[in-house]
Amino acid sequence: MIALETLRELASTPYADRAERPIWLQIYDRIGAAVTTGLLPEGTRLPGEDDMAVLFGVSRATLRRALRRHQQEGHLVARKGVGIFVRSLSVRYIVHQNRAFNDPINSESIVEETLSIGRIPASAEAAETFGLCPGDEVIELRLRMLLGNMPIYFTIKEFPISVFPDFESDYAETGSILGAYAAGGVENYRRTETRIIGDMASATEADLLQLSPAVPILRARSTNTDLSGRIIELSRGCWPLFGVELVFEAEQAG
Amino acid sequence: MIALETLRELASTPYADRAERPIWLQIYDRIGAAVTTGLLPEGTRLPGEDDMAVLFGVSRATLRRALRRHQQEGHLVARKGVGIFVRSLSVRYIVHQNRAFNDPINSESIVEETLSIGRIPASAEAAETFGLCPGDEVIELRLRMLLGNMPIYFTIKEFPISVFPDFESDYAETGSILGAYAAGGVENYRRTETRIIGDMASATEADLLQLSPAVPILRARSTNTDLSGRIIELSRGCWPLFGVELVFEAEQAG
DNA sequence: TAGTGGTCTAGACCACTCG
DNA sequence: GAGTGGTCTAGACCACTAA
Repeated sequence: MIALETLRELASTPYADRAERPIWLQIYDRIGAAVTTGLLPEGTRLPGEDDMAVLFGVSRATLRRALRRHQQEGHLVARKGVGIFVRSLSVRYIVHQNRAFNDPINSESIVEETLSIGRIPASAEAAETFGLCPGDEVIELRLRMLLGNMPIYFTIKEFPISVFPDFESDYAETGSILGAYAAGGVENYRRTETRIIGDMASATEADLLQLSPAVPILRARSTNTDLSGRIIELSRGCWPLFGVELVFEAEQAG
Repeated sequence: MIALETLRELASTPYADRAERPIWLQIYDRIGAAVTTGLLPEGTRLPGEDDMAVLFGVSRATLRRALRRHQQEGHLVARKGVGIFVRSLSVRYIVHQNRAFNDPINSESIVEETLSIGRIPASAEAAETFGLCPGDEVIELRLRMLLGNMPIYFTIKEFPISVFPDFESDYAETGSILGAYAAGGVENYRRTETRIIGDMASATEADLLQLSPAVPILRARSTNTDLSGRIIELSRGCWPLFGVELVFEAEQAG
């Protein structure tokens, strides 16, 4: 059953001139329109590639080309041996640099998910950032954000134990990083630096963000300091490239 | 002649187990290593795809898959009817939000290129930003930045005529936007908002950035205001996704 | 006109997932 | 074991570019 009838409908109209727009792009267009209009809702499983190729009257390679593009843009996600699913996310998730994450701008509810928390040897980057020696431990916190059902952000945060000796229990009790900040004596903080780069998703990142392997993502590395200038957090996170809009606003005077 | 001998060298060693890493990725690896080490210098033209497929002992489709990935990452650029060229750019270009573009951090020289300047009806976005009516004109300035010989940034800037009635001549005389700012009575300004999104390059953008068509890019939209809060510039620019690192630093107190 | 990259086909075998 | 997506082949025709 799945989305077979919908796809049959999509494939029923004849193609425009190939010289105008390649067939695979026309297939890409039709599927994309169906996803953004909701004709193919989030989570829908598509028919097998062989079936779809027949439906659209093209070879499997041509069909795969259209699907591949949608996978790179995060609209479809392929799982080997299972199928291809609609990932959607027609609206971009907006991240404001100077506001909390659960911003009302994103109408749908944001769910923050704690994946893991513990003490591990600091990453090379964290050791340098915090001025630690190799082998020194830090608090590592892994978080994932979900917009509706769709994961749109994954981050690994590291905190110096010297600043937050009881981070785990503080975090568990207050249920938030800001709560752990306060319990550690940090009443206020500043995001001092943010670095943005493009990259390919690693296997685990793609898995956690529910993306096909090796699709482009946006990567951010940021540091927070307390008011005295001491660095209290190193955060490295990633979003689907086409699923987020990052907004940096100048700080308000005063 | 071209890079045929180099490629023959690359293709001479046998492949690892296909189950470990697909052939096309192994080819991708070898070409990538040759590009980043300088074995295939910037601007080098590769042999034809048919020849390379024979060299690497694979079908053309498999070879194209390896090439395609490098094109998406901006290491290679294909020009239809001409050939495939090394674009390189192994070092990322670093853009600091609160500093001038020609930052000493980028060791190689940055060249700023004025592509066009003139008055045109404001874009819909500029009209809204400046509070203009449809059809009202603005100053439009198109710029491109080159790192060495490689284009790494393209931007379209719009300025309100009400603020800069003599922008063109001021810009021509001073040779810089800041000069035109000063001539227009704007001695100081603030970058108030920056929005970052991922996108696919349009045909003209790909052309100007010397990228293959429809590769992922990073897009920024930013506004500047004078000290009174009046918006004096709307800038929309783009970089190759894998060729830039954007750094946002908190403003210094005072 | 010759060579290039872009598109497309009709097969094949594989590793993986799940019932 | 049946079905899935991932890889790979050996062809073909096209539009484009440059000499």
